[in-house]
Amino acid sequence: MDTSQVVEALAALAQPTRLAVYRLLVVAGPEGVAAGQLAEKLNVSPATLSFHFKTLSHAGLIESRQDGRFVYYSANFEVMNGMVGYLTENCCGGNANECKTPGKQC
Amino acid sequence: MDTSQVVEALAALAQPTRLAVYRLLVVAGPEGVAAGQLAEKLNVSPATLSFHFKTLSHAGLIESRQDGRFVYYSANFEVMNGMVGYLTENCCGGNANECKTPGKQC
DNA sequence: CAATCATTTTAACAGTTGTTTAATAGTCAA
DNA sequence: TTGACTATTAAACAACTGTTAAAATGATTG
Repeated sequence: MDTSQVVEALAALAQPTRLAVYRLLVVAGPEGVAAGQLAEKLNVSPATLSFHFKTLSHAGLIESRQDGRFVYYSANFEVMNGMVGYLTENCCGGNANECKTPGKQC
Repeated sequence: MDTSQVVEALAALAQPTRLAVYRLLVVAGPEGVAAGQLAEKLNVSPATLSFHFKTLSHAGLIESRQDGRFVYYSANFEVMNGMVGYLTENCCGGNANECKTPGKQC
């Protein structure tokens, strides 16, 4: 994963509505949630939400699948895991005992 | 950690120069790096960098300490760990075997 | 104290982002 | 094929972000 991909993913999540969308999709798992359901749950206009879906999709953080009239969105965990790895790479110069906390990256 | 703190931290990292600064500080560990050294290493004007330090500091991602004429910046891992936890909270509705990969959050 | 070095602040400007409204594009059922 | 439903696109506008150059602050040395 390269710098510009990571910046794009971070920027995509750095907005309240998109962060809320992503978290709902993380909880929902592979099945995903329909666009309209998310719009209702989050009290956001469909047009605004569609704009945000595009940003998240382009960053690779979510995927979509059409089912009848509905479009289901779901989270793609790989990109987020890549992002986290990028942030913590070579933490404390590789000197693990200097900064690692159990169960944490650093 | 609440939503607005997480959004602030993500936004702080969602910029090439700030992401590069943060990663250098992650590698450097608790000792930190002087402002001027970072400016030189990243080929960024001190004024621009100072602006970015403020954004990262305000998000709680970095800390500063004055030593003589120099100001040393260092990474604060807690905020990033909190951010990662927030993103992966209740992943796949808690159904671990549905999405967990060894060594990953999800 | 005056000069110098390291860093921060300010003001100005171009570029980007998020929301709204209205129009458009697919999908389905009668 | 018409009409209803779900979702996306486009244009316009206010608000926010990042960079630059110049001035200002704070710390150190002679």
